[in-house]
Amino acid sequence: MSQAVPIRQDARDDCAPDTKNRLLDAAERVFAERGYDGASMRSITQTAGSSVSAANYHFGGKEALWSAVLRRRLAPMNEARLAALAGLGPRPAPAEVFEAYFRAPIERRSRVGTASHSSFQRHVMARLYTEAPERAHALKVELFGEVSARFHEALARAFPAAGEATLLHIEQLAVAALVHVLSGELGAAGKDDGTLLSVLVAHASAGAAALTDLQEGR
Amino acid sequence: MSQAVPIRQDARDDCAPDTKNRLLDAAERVFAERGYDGASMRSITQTAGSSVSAANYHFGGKEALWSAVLRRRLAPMNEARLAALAGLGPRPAPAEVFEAYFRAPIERRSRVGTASHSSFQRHVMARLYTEAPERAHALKVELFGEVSARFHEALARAFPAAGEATLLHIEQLAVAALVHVLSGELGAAGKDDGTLLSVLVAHASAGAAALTDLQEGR
DNA sequence: GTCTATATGTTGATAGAC
DNA sequence: GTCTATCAACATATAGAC
Repeated sequence: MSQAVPIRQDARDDCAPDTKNRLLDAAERVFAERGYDGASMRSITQTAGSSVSAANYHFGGKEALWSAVLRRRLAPMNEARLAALAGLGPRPAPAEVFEAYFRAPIERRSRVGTASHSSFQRHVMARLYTEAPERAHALKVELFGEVSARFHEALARAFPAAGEATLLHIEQLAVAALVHVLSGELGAAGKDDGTLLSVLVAHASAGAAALTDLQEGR
Repeated sequence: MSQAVPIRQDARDDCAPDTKNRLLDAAERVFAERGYDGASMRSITQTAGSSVSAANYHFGGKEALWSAVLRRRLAPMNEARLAALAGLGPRPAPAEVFEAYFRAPIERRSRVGTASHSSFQRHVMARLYTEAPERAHALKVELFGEVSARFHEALARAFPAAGEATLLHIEQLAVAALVHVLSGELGAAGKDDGTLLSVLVAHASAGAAALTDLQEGR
């Protein structure tokens, strides 16, 4: 019989990633670097050391592979955010709300995945916000709808004087800051998570208070 | 002889745009909607009612067409910003600095171009920030380098207590907000320029002050 | 200047062997 | 499950007529 012992090729991993996960890891990297249209199935499967047909067998097509990549990271991340938002009191401080919203994404921004490094995951999420709407919209609702709703509610409790329009501005500017940070434009220079988080929280909290004042001053 | 009088096809325009400008307009729209990789020369030239070869004749290739699109809008916009920043006093208020930085992009976000509507220009600029670095970096330096430098200097005068790291955070978060706004996620809902501008200025000013405090509190 | 026609490569997806 | 081989459609770019 074949006596080839399955040699562990990398001593740091305690289990060799199967093809499906190698494909997910590779797709994550390539989609992050080049965007949806710029990433070809060939470049992805080549990076994974596999073939186009294997990817199509496991995922069914390019678009399905893309959404699988996003889902794998974003689903657990958003569960953590939901838990943090649910843990807030009835009248939370602004900084508490923003921290609940920002912490999980920031912490995961350079985390090592179960199988391989995935420091590029951040780019994928950041790019989600500039992909074509017809491709991204349904997925954004599915992945972020619940978090956005709870974030909105928590902000409304933290800023009881703020109207709907003001709350929307506050939320959108929080998203803007987060997306920009995750895309690496800010804090790529080896910033530790704690510093980055406190910068984001302080900036968003003060900005939100200013918008509430602005609204009242009219 | 051919008696076909060149009928003016659109009474609102007082001069018919030539092929080159029709191509720029079309490219602006298609690049904005689909990004660089998602936009094909065929779809662009078809939108312009022209042909691929005409585009290559005028611009030399896809990448050159793309940078021509960006340059056409961004060069005058950034000149306006430079003039506004140069007009600041030696010790400007934070809100003055941010307004000088934000006003021109906001005002141009839905302006009608010389030849045709170009409400999509905003998306092109927003997308510039997620295009592949090797494609976008040189152009970003060329188009935004000067503005960024003057913005940095003005911020340093407005926040004399802020260190370099803090100033960088302030700048990056201003860019983040602006890009997000221009991409249409915020303020797409018929916001007038004045409201949007004051929201951005108020948010950025308060956020910047908070970051300066945060730095000192350490 | 602008077109049609074409050259040459790449794409996403699938068929079928193993 | 995973591969190789192949498909039709698409990409960018160019040659050459007018």
